[in-house]
Amino acid sequence: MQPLTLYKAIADGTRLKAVLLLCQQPELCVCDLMQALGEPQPKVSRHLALLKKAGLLQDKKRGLWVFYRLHPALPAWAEMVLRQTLAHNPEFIRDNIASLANRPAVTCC
Amino acid sequence: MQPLTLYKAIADGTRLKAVLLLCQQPELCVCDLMQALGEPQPKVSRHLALLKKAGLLQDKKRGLWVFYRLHPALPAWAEMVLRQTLAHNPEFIRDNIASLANRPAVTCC
DNA sequence: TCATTACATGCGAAAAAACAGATATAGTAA
DNA sequence: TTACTATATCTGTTTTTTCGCATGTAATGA
Repeated sequence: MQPLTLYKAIADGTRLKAVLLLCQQPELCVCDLMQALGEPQPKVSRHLALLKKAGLLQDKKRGLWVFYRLHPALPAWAEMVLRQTLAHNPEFIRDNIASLANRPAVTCC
Repeated sequence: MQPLTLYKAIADGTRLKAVLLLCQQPELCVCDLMQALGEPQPKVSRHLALLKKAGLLQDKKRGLWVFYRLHPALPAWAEMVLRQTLAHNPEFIRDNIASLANRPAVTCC
């Protein structure tokens, strides 16, 4: 993971929020992220694909859903950068976490 | 300093290298950075202006030269992000540091 | 005063990124 | 099989970013 790759990947509001949400939640499916981010499905999907291509996220399909998580092989320095960012800027994704909390509890979507 | 402001600012090779060089050197003038980065003057100047506008750098004019440094009021979390990045990716600016070392020793340019 | 040096900025072109909306695919279930 | 749900991708367009080159400005020194 080149530093520039990381910073280009998170230099977008939708992507930075998605990644920071996944610093808090072990995994989220696309529809979770759609609800949290309040963005249409193709937009969320495209940004997630970019984050995956950049090596920040990993995806795993389970049934009909695709769950994303931070890539397990993410370099330690990169993960520290993300966690520092989240720890010192909790308000940046506060509303998004609130939207997530309101999701239907039982199944995914 | 909003997280997105920081990451947009350093999502460019020229700007990221300039900022990381200024994590090592207390200050550098524009012509130092031109030499280190191997980029033409208007390009360097424009990127520095952007970094200043984003709040990452401070400039101070001394005689004919303008010296840039990390902004003293840069939030601690942001500075930690930069130092983490530098500490774990020294090769990213290795050649640029070498170019800097070759500059004429006496005056600035 | 004029010339020179160091840097900034204006402007138009080119490249890259982001977008909306339509469509495709893959898994599930009837 | 057919229908439905979740997600991905295609296509064309708009917006943003980056760039080169020319020009402007400010400080210095002759």
